[in-house]
Amino acid sequence: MVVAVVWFRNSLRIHDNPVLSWAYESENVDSILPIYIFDEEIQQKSTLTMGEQRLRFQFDCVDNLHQNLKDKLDLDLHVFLGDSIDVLESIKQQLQSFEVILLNEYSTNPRDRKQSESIEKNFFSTNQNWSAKSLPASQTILDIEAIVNSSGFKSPKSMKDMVRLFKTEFGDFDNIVFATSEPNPSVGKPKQALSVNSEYQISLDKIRPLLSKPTYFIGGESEAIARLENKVISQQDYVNSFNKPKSISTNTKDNPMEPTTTGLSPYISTGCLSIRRLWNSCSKIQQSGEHTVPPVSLHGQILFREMFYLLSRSVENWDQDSGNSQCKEIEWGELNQVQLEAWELGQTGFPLIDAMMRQLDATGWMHHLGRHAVSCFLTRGQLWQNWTHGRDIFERKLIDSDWALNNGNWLWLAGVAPFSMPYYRIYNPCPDSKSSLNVETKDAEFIRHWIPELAEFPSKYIFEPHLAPLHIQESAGCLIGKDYPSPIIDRKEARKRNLQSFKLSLEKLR
DNA sequence: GGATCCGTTGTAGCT
DNA sequence: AAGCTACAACGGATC
Repeated sequence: MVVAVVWFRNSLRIHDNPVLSWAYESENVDSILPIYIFDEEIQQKSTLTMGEQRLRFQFDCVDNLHQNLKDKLDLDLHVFLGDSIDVLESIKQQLQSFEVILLNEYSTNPRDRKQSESIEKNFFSTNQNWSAKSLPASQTILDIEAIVNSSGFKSPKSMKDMVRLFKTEFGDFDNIVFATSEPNPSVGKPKQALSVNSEYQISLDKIRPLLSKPTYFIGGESEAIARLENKVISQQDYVNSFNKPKSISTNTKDNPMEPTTTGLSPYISTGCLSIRRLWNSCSKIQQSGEHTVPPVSLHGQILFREMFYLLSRSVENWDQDSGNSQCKEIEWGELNQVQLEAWELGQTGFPLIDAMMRQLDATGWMHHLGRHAVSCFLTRGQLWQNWTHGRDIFERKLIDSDWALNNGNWLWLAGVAPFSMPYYRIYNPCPDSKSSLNVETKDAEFIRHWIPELAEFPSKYIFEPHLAPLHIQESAGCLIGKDYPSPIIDRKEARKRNLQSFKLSLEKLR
């Protein structure tokens, strides 16, 4: 008997999952064993590498996958807790008399790659009846490994490069539609039921109560498909006119937690939503009429994602400040634990920054432009801290954490990469009517929501409450320096100093 | 081969 | 109040 072990890692979905479809439709496969392996750390509610909301989101993705596999394909997702080699060894004990094909996923994340490597080295060499099968990437559109290893590969640096690459790979850019798979029960032979017993196996019901409750976004393929429908497929005008978001506000009238953007990123990073399906949904809408184009369109956003995946695989030390060809080693300041903590906890005395960081902590989400504002503030804008400190905090807290993208975006925003924005374009943490971050009434509401101390503050002073006359602070019931922090830095003075320091660092590097 | 252009996403000050 | 201008000025691609 041939057993296909489908190891779900970064594609927690049934739709457009080449590995699952292959197993389901293959004539050679008699039985399917879908597995998911949690690191033991999930029992701890939050850990060094995963914050509470991120852990919970991940759990809900697996929970939903378990449910959908049962309902739609009558398959039992086996969930384990422990080191992946130990878990696979224990599965091996149960499947000794079978021929086993392990379907593993490709990744650019060094942690995943190291794990896959050690599995190849220590597992397959000693288990003759086990084999591995690799299939096209499911995390990305491009076959990252193949492209990076192709002769004449050059790191893409701009949207132009990416559009060119897509044209070479897929032809006429305006009409790209990708083939996607769906497990089809009428193809292939019926699968035999199979179950294993392992000391590492754990029921999802045991883990659930250990974790925090989700505050807004619920993980899982079902939510992903519903969100795709609500925010993309049924929003044709929005898709066709998609452009750089101008307002930093995440508020919508009916639901203060709902982003003005699609909010699909956590579903893409966990693989609940296929990037190819999202691309196709956009293509279909755009065929109906006029539409924006890369870099600003939704397709453009996807191209940037692909670009960062290519870079993350081809650039040595992609996540490092030194030894990274895409990172200029700026002489950042010594780690300032007090300021870094104020930033992380939303206690900088800059309401916009603090609201964003408090939202991140509470929900695992932050608006795109908010990420720009807070990362600029931490690095070249005000606090002059190394971008890797902020990167770590984002990595841990964001429910859409993605190693390739998180590092790419920080390199971009810190102004250290060749593809990044010019270092002297510094976001104003206290935007006014002239700022690129448009100020709307909604933004004041957003700040009052996340910083209840400022709930009664007039809009006029909401971005810089310390400038409000004392009698206004008193009538708003919030004394700056007592009920809400005074600014931890003179933003204008710091901005000026940092511009000079950045320039000086660049000169030294030349 | 030097000049010019371009890169998804700026700010401050003056009129 | 919106619009213009100065600021600050990288580095690779292209002409």
